Amino acid sequence: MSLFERDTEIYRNRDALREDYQPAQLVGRDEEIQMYQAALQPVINGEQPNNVFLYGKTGVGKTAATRYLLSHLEEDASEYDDIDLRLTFLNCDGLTSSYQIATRLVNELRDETNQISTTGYPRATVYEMLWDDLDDLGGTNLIVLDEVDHVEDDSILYQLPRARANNNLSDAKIGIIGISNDFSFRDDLSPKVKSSLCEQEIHFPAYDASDLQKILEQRAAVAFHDDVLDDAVIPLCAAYGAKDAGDARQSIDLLMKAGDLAREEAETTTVAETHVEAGRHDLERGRIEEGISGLTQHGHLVLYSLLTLHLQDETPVRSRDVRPRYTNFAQRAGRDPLVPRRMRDHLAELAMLGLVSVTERNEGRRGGTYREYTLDMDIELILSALDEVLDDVGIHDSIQEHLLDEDVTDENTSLAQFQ
DNA sequence: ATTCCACAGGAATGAACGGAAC
DNA sequence: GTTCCGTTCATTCCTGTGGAAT
Repeated sequence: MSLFERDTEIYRNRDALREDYQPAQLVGRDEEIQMYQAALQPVINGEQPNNVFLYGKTGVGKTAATRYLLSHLEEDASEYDDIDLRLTFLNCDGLTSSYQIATRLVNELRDETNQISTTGYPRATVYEMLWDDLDDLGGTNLIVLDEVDHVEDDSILYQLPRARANNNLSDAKIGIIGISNDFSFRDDLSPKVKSSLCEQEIHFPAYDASDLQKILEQRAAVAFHDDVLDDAVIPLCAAYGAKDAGDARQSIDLLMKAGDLAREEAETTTVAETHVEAGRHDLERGRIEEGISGLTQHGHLVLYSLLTLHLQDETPVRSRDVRPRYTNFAQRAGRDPLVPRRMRDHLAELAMLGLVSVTERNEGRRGGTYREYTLDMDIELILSALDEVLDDVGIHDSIQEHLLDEDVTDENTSLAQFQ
């Protein structure tokens, strides 16, 4: 008897639901594709490529459209001998500075044996390497910067389009394709960058529920066997996706998760609504865990403070009232408590992750303006995610003890000094 | 209309750290 | 080893702000 057996009851081809799957046709993006294609036309004509800027929320097909068009472009360009086209993809997620972008670009252009470290060099040196590499390779270079809004300074966005004008390059032609999830990113760019980077702008609107449904049907037809999905499954996934800002990626992930859950059940041969609901729960947990694991210890302490306050029905709570609880925890964990300003930064970060929601309040002359924080996620989920990290930090025991010993909370924290 | 509370959050600065170059 | 360099996380100081109280 074999330990592993092939399991094909439900999926025909599960890969069709993965992020890297390239569908033959993009649903509902005809207009955008057409504009995009026109913007890329100069490449085929052997002219200086346009810089293109795409914006729209996550999961509305920006990256998919880019992959789709560029693979066609690459194919078609190979028909012409005088066009030497090179595509460089770089996802800027996790990168915060132009410096980091520049080092990654250098590494993308070089082969495996010749990579550079991503730290240590002076900024100018990295730019030098970049220009030298680009010029050595020559030809037409299209550089795709996905999620550019993550980078906080725009020096590279200024330098790249102007490299030729500044005589840093003589042989290579460069076109930048910037992809941003954040519409305000464009407005925050300095005027000189905006004018060069945003020569051609294409806006991708969010999908509505019926677009999402068509997309899901297209993928499901490839991914699942016929009649495996309950009728309600696709509309339900589409509805959740439409609710969360028209995000196709999220809908497809949800569909895949539901399929996986159904497959794991031994006797099950169809995917039902309950699988979708359970899948949603699982995905949510994953997002929370990911967000929480990226926080610093003090971030965890602040979150835990909010959590215990929530359990005592003291939320919504203003930052002033979080502070004594947080100070207490920090001391129990053997850490110096952070200054209030910094603690507010951590609260703001929790809000950004969507773990905590914020309401601004204003009591006027008597009370001034302040913000109230309240937990926005299932407590169980946060607790289980926190559980893992707090163990590492070594404050887990003291907090458990704190939770069990309910008297301590009120006594100690009310006495705890303000900074 | 003016005053003013209590906080939000920007800006400047610094310490610690990992890596490159000498 | 020492000296640069960039990044991250923190502190300190500061200006901005909406609306009840005057």
